[in-house]
Amino acid sequence: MRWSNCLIPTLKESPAEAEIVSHRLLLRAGLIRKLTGGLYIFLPLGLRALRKVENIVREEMNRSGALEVLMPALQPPEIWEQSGRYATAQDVFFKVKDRARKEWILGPTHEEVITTLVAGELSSYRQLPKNFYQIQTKFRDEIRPRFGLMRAKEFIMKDAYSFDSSDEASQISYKKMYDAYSRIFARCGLKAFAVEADTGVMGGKFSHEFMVPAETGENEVVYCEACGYAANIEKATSQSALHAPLSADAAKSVEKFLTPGALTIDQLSKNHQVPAHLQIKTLVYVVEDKPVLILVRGDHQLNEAKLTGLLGTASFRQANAEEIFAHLNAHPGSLGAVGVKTLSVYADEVLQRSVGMTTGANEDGVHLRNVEIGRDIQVTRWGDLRTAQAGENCSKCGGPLKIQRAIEVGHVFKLGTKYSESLKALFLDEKGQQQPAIMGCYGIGVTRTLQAIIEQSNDKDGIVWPMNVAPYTVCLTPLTVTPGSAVMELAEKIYAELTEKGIDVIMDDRDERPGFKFKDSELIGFPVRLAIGEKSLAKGEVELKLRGGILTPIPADKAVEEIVSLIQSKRS
RNA sequence: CGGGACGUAGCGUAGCCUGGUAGCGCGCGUGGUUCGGGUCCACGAGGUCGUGAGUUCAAUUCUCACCGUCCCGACCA
Repeated sequence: MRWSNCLIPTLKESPAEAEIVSHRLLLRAGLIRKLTGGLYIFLPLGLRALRKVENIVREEMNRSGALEVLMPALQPPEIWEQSGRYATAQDVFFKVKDRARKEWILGPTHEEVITTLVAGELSSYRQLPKNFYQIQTKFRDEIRPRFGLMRAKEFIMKDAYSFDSSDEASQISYKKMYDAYSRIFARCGLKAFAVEADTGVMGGKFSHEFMVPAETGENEVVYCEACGYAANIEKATSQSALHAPLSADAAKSVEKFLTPGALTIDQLSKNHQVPAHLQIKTLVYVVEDKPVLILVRGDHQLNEAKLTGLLGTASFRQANAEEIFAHLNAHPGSLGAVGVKTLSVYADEVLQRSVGMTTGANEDGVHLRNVEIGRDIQVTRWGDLRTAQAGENCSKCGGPLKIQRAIEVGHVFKLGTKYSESLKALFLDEKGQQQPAIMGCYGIGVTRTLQAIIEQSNDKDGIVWPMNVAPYTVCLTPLTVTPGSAVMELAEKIYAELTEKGIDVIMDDRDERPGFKFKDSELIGFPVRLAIGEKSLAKGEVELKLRGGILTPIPADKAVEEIVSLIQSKRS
């Protein structure tokens, strides 16, 4: 490619809309442009990088034995009704109507479609295992699109679906995807790692997310350096908190005390000398229209993902002040579960056997001390409901837990038979018995991965592309572009030879000053730059510079050879 | 949807408080100059000041509504 023939609109200044570095660089390097919120146009360079990521994904999926298919983005609502997700996934749908006013769904994901296919085409255990994948555009009515390609209304995803005849076979399929994902992210030059994850609305059995560490990531990962445990904070467990807080005040009876103006855990501990870990935090939630109380220790946070698991439903919300007053006769700040008989009480397991605790009295400005769980509070159900915190102990090995923010680029799920049962993906086993296929599903956000690469690989001058995903591997930079000049003649020769050898090369043939061209090539981040100028060429040399490396003069007649071997040594 | 910030030329911005219809930098065009790290000079093109209504002799400026963008939360690849 000749630069002058391409469209590479680099920007000196960052558009005001871009907050995080990868979003700014995508715009500044001329890789994408925004059409409107959450919708982006890929420009020639951005598309090339995207295709390289896609090809790595494709190669590794094929290598793992998965079969590429392409499913329609437009889907009939009926199959969603059949899987039972029409109602639960309602909020993410973009819907369209045809001329007959019939409704269609722009696919946010494809479990329903692939399972329908398999229901019709596979009927024997002899045809299993099978794993189908596609690389395709997904549509999701995101609540808040943000950070450019990170969270968009429309994005490219690689989604794969495995079908197995037994649980053991399904584990093997899962492992194959897990391994393929590790290879994919490594080849993309990403430092990604797998963490245990919550299954959320997918309703699967268990899952792992692939995370790229980044301060701008939307997720938090809890990990233990000692044993390697790592989990999404929605799922992560911790151990230290399991020790019941002991108190010398055991067996004392409950007594009221006045706490005017103390509405928070913090105020109560400062003004009344009650440490947070000796307080019980009482939260009121409305679960499927019924109010319930949820108790966690004062120094802990409720984890709503875990609450979903304990309740078996995601249909809940925090109660508002009026609802709370209607049921407890008090306002937030003085709430408690002592003596509450009419509402279900869900409590975090840490509170088991707690004595000498302080909690609200359901009377504004009044709290209770010497509260003993079990004696004074009737708990309906116990469970792990708290969010793990940095510094607590690993529940596997006891080592100290740390927390790191990260970008989720992939997710692998063991689904079980949820979809194969509802959509009738059944097969006959060896004994002639009809069984639902055991499914797994596996996603990679391809466009998000592209941005994650940039988020992880950049410096003050711009992007630092890993070799495998750079839009062009080599930027050939003649410092004079006069046709017929020695410099340009050599540039043309090298350009032709590199192209001949299958190397992606762009020649900056613009009639610009050297500094201008260097800045642009560094902003875009081509891995290899070969500069050809009159001064060094007079000595028979050209200048090789790796992005972020140092400038090395090499003999002009060895340039092609040098670049080819350099690239081969870095390819994976 | 709740909370916050904002909307002036392709991009970055000033002016708005204290109404009198716009200025700068980048980019763009032309000419010259320069030529190994975003040259310099001159001239020039480009704006319904997000949209609509209200107040006023007069609104980019004040008021209201709507639309859109960005950030924080619930959702997720």
